[in-house]
Amino acid sequence: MKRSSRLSLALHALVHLHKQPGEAITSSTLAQCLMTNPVVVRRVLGTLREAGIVAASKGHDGGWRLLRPAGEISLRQVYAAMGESLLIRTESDPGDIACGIVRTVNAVMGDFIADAEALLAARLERVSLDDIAREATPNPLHPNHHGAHSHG
Amino acid sequence: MKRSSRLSLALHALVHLHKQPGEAITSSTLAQCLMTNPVVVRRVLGTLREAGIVAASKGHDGGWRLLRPAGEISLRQVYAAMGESLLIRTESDPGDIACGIVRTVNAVMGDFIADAEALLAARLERVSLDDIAREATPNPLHPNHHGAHSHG
DNA sequence: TTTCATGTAACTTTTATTGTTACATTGCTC
DNA sequence: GAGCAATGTAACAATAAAAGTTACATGAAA
Repeated sequence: MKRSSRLSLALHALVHLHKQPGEAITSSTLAQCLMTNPVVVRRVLGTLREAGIVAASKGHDGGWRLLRPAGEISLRQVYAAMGESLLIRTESDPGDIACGIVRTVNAVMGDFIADAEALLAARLERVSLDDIAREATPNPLHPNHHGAHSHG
Repeated sequence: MKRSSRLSLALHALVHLHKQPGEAITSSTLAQCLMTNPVVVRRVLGTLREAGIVAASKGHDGGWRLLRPAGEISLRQVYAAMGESLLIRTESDPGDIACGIVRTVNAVMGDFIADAEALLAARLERVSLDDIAREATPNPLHPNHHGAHSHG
């Protein structure tokens, strides 16, 4: 797989778990769906486990499952759990700071980013895993149904 | 320099140009200020030149200069010129798309990102290069003056 | 006790970005 | 026009971050 992000991998895995409510799914099975390998799945879901979103069981019939109903899992929670910023890092190395302008640019952009971060988090809070799952199934036809949702 | 972004490099360079209104500044001189090397400066400012924000002149006393007053250069323009997204890329490789959920996740996140992108751009429009420059000079003392600005 | 799963560490591969070297081009000055 | 001083750009090397891989310890169930 080329250059995905842990966040989308996580969402993808979670939707799968949601669609298989009864039984646990193994890392290997998920890895096939996500077109990656089991260790990467464990890495990603491992952080979600620490956040109390999923649980893993070992041994026979072990695997991953959701700890809460999908409607109660917001994208913000997932995003926060991943510890990944939605925004790029714009700060340059302060280094020896010869001219001071670097610091100002860093500070201004840093403020802006922090501000934006909060704004985006608030929007992600309004989308639940279930929202994505519902969008994922309806009818495999009509792939042009995307766009125009309610995150505005 | 470790892992900065072209955007902050660009802003830093622009502030320098703004503070030297009369004369052109060479890539080498800027490179020293930005703690990088001349070619990188040319690469970054080159894209700003294509956007009509700066101009370069060759030969004796050549170098870079602003084409417009700093008050009329918004961060959005700079940001748009760099063609760099403020947001991380969350899409995973559609690949062969075995399960269709990938596409949905990509679509939902894509929508969200596009939406957020527009929102951030609107905010960047309200900050001008001059705003940063004014912030950069006042008094070198009080470095703890950052934070709490007006991009909200 | 065997089997199947996670948990994790260590390492390799891949990809993006930045840094560097080299050289052509253009404009200014003498 | 000669020569210098700058940009413009291509090609390549170095670096860093992310993902992929291998290997093995641990724990749970049949």
